[in-house]
Amino acid sequence: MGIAEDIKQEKFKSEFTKAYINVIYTNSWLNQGHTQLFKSFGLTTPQFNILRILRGQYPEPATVNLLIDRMLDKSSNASRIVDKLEQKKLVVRKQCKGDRRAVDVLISQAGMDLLNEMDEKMDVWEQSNNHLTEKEAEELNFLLDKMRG
Amino acid sequence: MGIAEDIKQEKFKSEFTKAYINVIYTNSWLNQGHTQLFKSFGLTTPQFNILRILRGQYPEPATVNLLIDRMLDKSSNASRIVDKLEQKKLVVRKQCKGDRRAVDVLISQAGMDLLNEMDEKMDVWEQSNNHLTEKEAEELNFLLDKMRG
DNA sequence: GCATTTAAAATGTTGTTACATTTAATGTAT
DNA sequence: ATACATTAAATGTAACAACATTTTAAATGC
Repeated sequence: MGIAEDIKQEKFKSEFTKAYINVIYTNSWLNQGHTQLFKSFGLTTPQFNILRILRGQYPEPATVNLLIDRMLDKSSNASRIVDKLEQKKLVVRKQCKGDRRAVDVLISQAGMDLLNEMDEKMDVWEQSNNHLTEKEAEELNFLLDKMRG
Repeated sequence: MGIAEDIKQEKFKSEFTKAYINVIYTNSWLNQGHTQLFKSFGLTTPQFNILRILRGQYPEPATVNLLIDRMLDKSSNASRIVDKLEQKKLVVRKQCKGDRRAVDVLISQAGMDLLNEMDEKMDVWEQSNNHLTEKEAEELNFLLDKMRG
């Protein structure tokens, strides 16, 4: 059981290397689940993440820069992701008052509704895919934080 | 310190949710480092991964199917990644004897040399980016394995 | 043996990502 | 005030990924 069996590799250079690989593999595992879920709501993972950031900001808007700053994967395409969300009427874009270079992005009611609907499914997915106790999850968070230094 | 500060989100729905996000964020952090490193050797991350699988198989060849099976991210583009590696003369493709549908892919000497050269840099990178003790790395591996069930 | 199904790899297509450049607005120095 | 640098966002382009389809070979059923 474990990563060694999953990727059919018995030996690793070190326990650290194994942990690196394990993070990548676990991310991939998570991502597959999430992608499927999001797809059934017509969203991609980056679109979902941006929408969630916007909900976190609500009722304040967010500039594109702020979105880039908070995105988990720091792709520089925030602007185009917002395009997609705007096309789907899940967000609204308007010029920022204080700085006319910047753009205020705000989640729409439709966006809110969609996210709330998705929350339930996410809960179900997470609960049926989680095998850690609360304490273990805490410990995992501690170790991942420490890994990044 | 930790993920909450990094992504400027104080509250999480649960410790599990936080762990999920932490895995994604840590993967992204790892990936950024690796991508930079691989790039300086003219490789992308998937190309590096496939090359490493081929080294693991050496002197046996691997079919494309076997590569897909062992890839960490299970993208279905193994065939085209092998194209790129072949163009760079890092691997050799030839028809599989036993099954003429299949293709044997074998790492070339140039591929071996490149990987060995990269190993050193990888070691340096990992050592200067690792903040876990051996025991902690083991514990992290245990928890990630458990997370996937 | 011949038709049908399954399998392995390659290819076509479409959308996305990464990276560089551009456009427009703001800040700064003289 | 004007020139120059900086910043925010958008856009152009090339590489890449995801997904479906095609091609060729092998296995299976009759």
